[in-house]
Amino acid sequence: MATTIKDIAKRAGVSHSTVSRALRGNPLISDETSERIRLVAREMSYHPSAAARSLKTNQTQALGVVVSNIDDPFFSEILQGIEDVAQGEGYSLFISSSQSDTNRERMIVQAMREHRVDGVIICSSSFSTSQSRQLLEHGVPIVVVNNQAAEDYRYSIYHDDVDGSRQITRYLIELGHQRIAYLGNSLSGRTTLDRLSGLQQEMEAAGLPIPAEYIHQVPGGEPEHGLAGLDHFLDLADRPTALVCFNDMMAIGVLKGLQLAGIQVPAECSVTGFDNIVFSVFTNPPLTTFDQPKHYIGAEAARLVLDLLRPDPEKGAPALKSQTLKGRLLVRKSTAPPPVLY
Amino acid sequence: MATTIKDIAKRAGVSHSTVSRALRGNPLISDETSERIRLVAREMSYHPSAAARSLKTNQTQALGVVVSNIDDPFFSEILQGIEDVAQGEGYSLFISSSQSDTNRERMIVQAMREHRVDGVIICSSSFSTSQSRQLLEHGVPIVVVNNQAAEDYRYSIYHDDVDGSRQITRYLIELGHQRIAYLGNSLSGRTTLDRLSGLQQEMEAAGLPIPAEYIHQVPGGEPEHGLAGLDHFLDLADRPTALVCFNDMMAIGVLKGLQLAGIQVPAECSVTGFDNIVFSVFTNPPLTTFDQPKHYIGAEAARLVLDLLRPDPEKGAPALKSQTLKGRLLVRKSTAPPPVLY
DNA sequence: GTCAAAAATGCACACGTGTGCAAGCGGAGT
DNA sequence: ACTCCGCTTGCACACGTGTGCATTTTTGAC
Repeated sequence: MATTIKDIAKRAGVSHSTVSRALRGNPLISDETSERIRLVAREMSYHPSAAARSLKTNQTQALGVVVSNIDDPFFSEILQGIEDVAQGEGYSLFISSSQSDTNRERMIVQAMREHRVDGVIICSSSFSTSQSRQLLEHGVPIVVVNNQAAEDYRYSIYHDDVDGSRQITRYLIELGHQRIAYLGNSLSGRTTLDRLSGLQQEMEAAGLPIPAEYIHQVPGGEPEHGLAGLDHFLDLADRPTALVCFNDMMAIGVLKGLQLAGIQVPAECSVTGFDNIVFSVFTNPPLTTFDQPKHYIGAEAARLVLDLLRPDPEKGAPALKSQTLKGRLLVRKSTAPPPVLY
Repeated sequence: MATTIKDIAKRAGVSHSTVSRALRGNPLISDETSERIRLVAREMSYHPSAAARSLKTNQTQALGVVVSNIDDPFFSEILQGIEDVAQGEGYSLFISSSQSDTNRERMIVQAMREHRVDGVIICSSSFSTSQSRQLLEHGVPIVVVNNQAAEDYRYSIYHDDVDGSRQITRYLIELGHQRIAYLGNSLSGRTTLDRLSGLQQEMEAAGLPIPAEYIHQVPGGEPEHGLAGLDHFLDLADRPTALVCFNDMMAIGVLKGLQLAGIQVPAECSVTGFDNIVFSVFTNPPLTTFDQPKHYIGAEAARLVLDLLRPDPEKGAPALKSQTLKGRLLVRKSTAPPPVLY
């Protein structure tokens, strides 16, 4: 059995209330007593019971984090950002992966409610509205990150995908490309729509038409989905000269597919990714992509939840806070001017 | 304020003890009363307070997981395995990354002791012995995964790296290679020693000598370390014809470096990785590697901790359990017979 | 030395849940 | 009618911590 304040009290010859106050730094207790108690506590290797404390204080010093897949390199970098901030502020993390499975989402929300987490960060691109509503109704603040339905939530961190996609597209246009295609991930909801929208806006601004068959979405964002989606474009009579991919993972699959098809990148076809995951610089050729500040996004999300937990006494909690972060274009070697037409 | 069993008791016209028993399925309570109480609980959206419960039962239904870096694709796959099992058994996970920083390790252990996690899984290749001892002394079972000092712990899951490395080496020897070099990660402790040892054993069995300069270790296991470590071998007068890398990430860096140096893989030099991370199949050329069953390793680790928590009434907790799992060789395209010498 | 004010400490209850024990109730057997 | 038994339920305390309030001790001024 772990040592309790009562054990310390007995050893120090005081009441348990005095111990409690001394350890919490309550000024009512004299400095000498406090010091003595602290010493005893250290000797006995005392660690306060978070359970007992939270029972009284209604605070657990724990945050819940829902992520679709822990092993997705994009989300795991965000996770790291969340963790750095949370740990710095003395908060622990309950992390669960939903696998985009409604049943698992239910279990996760139940576990988080039972553990009375102080706040929740949802990093899944989609999440059952009924589940999140249940949390909100019971006073658990929620911050969503890059969620497809960010409008449904009062607090969100969002990367400006439209801007990113516009920058990529503009760059391709400046290189001379006119036949630019988009390969999306239909499962990602708003994210793929934003990235497509950015491309469309910039193309329209340049007066370039986009044939319907130049927009293709496949259900998934892994390399294998990129590989599969590529076939659609290879079958076209008029192939695009540049392929804007939903994310780096799909682009990696596309690079592989183009290589198998014997098509030179970037000489014959330019390819772009999105996210700048760790491996994108090690592809062959290195991938031109858009760098989302993933670590920073996670950190901001954590800071936002924590702010909601200690509302500024003057202002009170903000009624609505949606932060949109911008990234930057990373030009590497998978893009070049289009092949000269004879 | 969340609803409590007292609220339910009031609404159902019984005492809170009856509610407690009914919800826990205690057979003392009549079926009709139980059913009625369950109904009321559902109506009021009751979720038991894990804090209050654990105060009485000394169980938190939570496991602590320490990982060196959450965003390491190797560990995050193991994490996913842990999570799948834990969630299935109704356990939540406290996940923290240590960054191999002693100070962070201290904070993590403190947080886990305060939250009274039922057990801990350490996935970090190194971890402060004094910190883990502190947990053990207070009755928290620990399972280590691929830890460099597995002998110091009673319960561990370990992948048979020696065997894996032997398989890789044997395969290279069978291809005809005689000049085989090893690029290690000096920070990974036992892991790199095992992999080196496997190579040495197989080389010796084949009667092939290993020049001292064919063994090179660099401090880190990321692509950039592979890239940096490659220089050592490129400077050699007698270059190796095959390069066995500590892991896939370093191999990815090596592939990049060889390409920059204008050396054909596998025609001029074979390269192997280790782990089979997601991206290894998408490198150029696809990487020959050794597949660790990462998800399974995580799952087994979780099962082992859970077993320790519910010791078999007959046998009691096993005094020692160390499980060594085997993987399999994945031959892809980064390996070929050595170039013919004229 | 007295007394009041200030400082330090202890008492007792609360948080939400689980459980040993006693108590209530109804029915069956004598 | 009385007793005994089994089935249900309530009472009361415990888990470890925090805190309002009463209580004790110390301090300072006269």
